[in-house]
Amino acid sequence: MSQRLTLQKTDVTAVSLLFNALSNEYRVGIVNLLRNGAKNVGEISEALKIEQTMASHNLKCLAFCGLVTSQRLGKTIEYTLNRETVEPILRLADKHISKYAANLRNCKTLER
Amino acid sequence: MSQRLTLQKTDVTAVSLLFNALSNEYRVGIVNLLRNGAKNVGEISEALKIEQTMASHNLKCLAFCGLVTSQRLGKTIEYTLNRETVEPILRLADKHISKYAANLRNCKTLER
DNA sequence: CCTTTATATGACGGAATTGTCATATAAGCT
DNA sequence: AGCTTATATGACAATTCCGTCATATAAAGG
Repeated sequence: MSQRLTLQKTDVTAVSLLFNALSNEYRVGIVNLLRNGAKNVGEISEALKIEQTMASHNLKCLAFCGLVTSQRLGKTIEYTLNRETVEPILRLADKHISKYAANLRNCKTLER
Repeated sequence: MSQRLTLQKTDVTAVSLLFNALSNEYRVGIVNLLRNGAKNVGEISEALKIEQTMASHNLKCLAFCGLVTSQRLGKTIEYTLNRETVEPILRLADKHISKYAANLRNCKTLER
């Protein structure tokens, strides 16, 4: 009867999948790069010094999660950051890190 | 000379590590549970129906990232959510998902 | 000080993810 | 149509992560 009605404030699975997209250095690098404006795949892979294939794979992941959108412009495909939600998330992450996890950078794989 | 001075707005490595902590369903589950108030390890593993060892491992990760803090109370150890930064991050994640990634739940491992 | 309860740690095999290579698609040009 | 440039896709080995087991530490109570 009074069985906690399921408002399901937070979808735990979806949240973990979303942050999974931001749990990779390349992908965060791409997102961070795109804060300066939209770029095509060639520009992204050049700027970050990663291979085109690598950029494509990770862009696909970011796009699937709605973190970036893409638009073909002739031969190239331009990727645009979803600033509305990504920008504030990155700001909060920066704030959290500087305030509560300043040494985070020192550990490669999260120790257990 | 005019070599883009390194304000280093965002520490890409640190951000990816932080979100890595939130890229796991157990860890997001723990964080979400602790929104209702501090709990000890036994209570956490019981509420989420996971083994104590599993809870401990993941709590260690969350604590290392500054997402939770711990305090011994006699025999038990109580974990508290770092609400200040985690709560707004979760809210943004919820918002992003409902607005831009409503179908995120349907895919288990992020397709490439 | 031995036992019990609560939690943490370390190790290891299986599972998932990543980086790379080979190949496919798609547009523009000649 | 054939060639070139830009990007995506699929597959596979190698790395990394996770779940579990065995064990360690730490507090409390007899």
